[in-house]
Amino acid sequence: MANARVVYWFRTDLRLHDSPALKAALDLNPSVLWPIFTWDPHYVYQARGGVNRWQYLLDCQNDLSESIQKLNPKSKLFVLREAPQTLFPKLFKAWSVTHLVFEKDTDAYAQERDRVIIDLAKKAGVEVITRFGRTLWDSDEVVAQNGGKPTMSISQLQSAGRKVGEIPRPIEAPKSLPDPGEMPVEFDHEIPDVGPDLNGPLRSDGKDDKSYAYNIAGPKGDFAIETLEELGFPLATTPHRGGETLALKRLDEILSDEDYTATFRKPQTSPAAFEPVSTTLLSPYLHFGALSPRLFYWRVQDVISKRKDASSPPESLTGQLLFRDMYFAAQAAVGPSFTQTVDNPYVRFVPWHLPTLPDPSSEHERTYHIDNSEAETWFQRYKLGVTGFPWIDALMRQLRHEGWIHHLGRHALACFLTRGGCYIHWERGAEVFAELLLDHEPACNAGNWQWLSCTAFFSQYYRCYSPVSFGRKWDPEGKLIRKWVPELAKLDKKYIYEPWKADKQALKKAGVRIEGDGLGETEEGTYPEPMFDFNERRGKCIAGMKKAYQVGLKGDDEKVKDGTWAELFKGDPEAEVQDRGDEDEDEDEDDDGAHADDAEHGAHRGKKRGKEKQGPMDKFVKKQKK
DNA sequence: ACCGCAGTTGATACG
DNA sequence: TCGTATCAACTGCGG
Repeated sequence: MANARVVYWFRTDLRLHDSPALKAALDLNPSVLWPIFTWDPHYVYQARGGVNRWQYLLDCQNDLSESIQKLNPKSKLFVLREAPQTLFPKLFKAWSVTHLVFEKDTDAYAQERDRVIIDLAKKAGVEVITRFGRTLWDSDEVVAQNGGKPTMSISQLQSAGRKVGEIPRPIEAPKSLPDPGEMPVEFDHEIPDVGPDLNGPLRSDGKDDKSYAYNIAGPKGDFAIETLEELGFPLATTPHRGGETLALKRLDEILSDEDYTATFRKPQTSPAAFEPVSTTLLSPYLHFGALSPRLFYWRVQDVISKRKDASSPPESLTGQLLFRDMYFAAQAAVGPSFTQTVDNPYVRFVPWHLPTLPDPSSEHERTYHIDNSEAETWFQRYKLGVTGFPWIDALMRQLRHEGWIHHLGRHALACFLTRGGCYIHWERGAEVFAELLLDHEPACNAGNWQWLSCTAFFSQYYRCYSPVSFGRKWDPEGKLIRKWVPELAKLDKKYIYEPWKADKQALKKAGVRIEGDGLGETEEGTYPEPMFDFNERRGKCIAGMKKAYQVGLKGDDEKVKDGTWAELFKGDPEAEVQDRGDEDEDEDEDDDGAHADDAEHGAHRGKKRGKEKQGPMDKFVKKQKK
């Protein structure tokens, strides 16, 4: 088809190596090919994403653009600053497009968007070609081979995968690219109705978002890649940088250490290691498509097949890719409800604190019900890394600053927030990770939170990570804590995981005082008190989980939605703290709560609610709710 | 229907 | 410092 005029739409496949969709585009032998990226208001405004991830995306875009230019100096990654839903109909016409090619996406929003785009293309007489390249196997095919059911275990994924067929071998990067055609954009620039700007708080100048202040081709009319400044964001803090070139270099480095590659066992890599980290750090590249999972898989496979002592899935390197596929295929089968409890038949209902509001108004950000002010305070302390448990705080601060922590560190944080400490809904934790992780993948994130909260995939809730001994096992000196919680840098290793036990002398020597809750203004040279007695909390959590397992509700149960689940949890202390239903409740509207002696607030305050401490958190809640 | 067993990665006490 | 038994007992799978 020598006269094909092809738009190649890059989305989550920011690479040239092993791209089945790009190959399909080039197989058309087009006379003209435009490599483009569109601005999507959903991602700019409505999907909360930290500055670190924005920078990583820009890195990937810039690297891809340079690689394209090397193949054809006339070409590059052309960024069009308009929503694809309004842009494409105009583009199809103005550029006389014959084909639109892109890699299939699996996430809920992306699927909905792509259905619209495919429909628009059809109306414009443009042929749409899609290929799957985001996972080892096409998730829809895996689901079909798994009897239409979500893959809930690695063995299910493996057996379904075997039926789908051999994982495709990687495809070479193109050696040349056609010229882009003319790119007239003399049509109206539609500014979308963006709705709530969830990323507003991240922007340097808040209200003054300049994202759409330029024309479709950017401030210089050259389709340049946006900058953090243009998006209104401050500088990123992460040291991790994106782009296919770096991804392939990093992969080469890993593979050059044959022993590491062949004997990799995930549970035995340290969550406390930094400089160098103990795992590959390739997940953010996978997320942005700068690295193809199949390329990764086969490069590893080719190294380890020579060795008899190689580790095997699920612990091995390739096993990590299988977990990713498992979550993608599970999401493909369950659908949009996969990332939540409500309507999800595969996730267990547990009466966690801070549950998602049953019917959030569409005009507002999805928010949650504050059933318990103590839990809300715990959650705020957790998010800021001031829980008073140094291991937890170090991990959270590393996550916030670098956008990446080791998988076992994520376990520790997830267990602590949910079934092993705070008894707060896993969806709250998933939202924190969704914002902060460079490698945030909705399916993997939700799946891992379900796993760690023992609501799906995993069920041994009595195995509980201790915020003290688990960290100490990996890092007895407390190096990770010393790096990320500098207040405690000089504390003796005897107390580094539990500074509240340190005697006056040790604290004085370390130059730190243990006081306060870490919120609001904190004094120099202080570190907060632990927000609860962990062993006491662990006991309550396990008892609560036991009850929830006995009750056995799943997310799609009517009782979950209509609130009658509460009757089934009578006698469960953790659930009764929720205090739902009767009387005045509505804590989130409670903006002028009077002061109460906080010390008396145990876990069982029963009905004596409504008079909560007015702290900095109340402000936060109001702001969040708008 | 029943039983036994495995399940990516625990904590603790003890020798 | 290490290996090992015990803890208290879940689900899903396969025979």
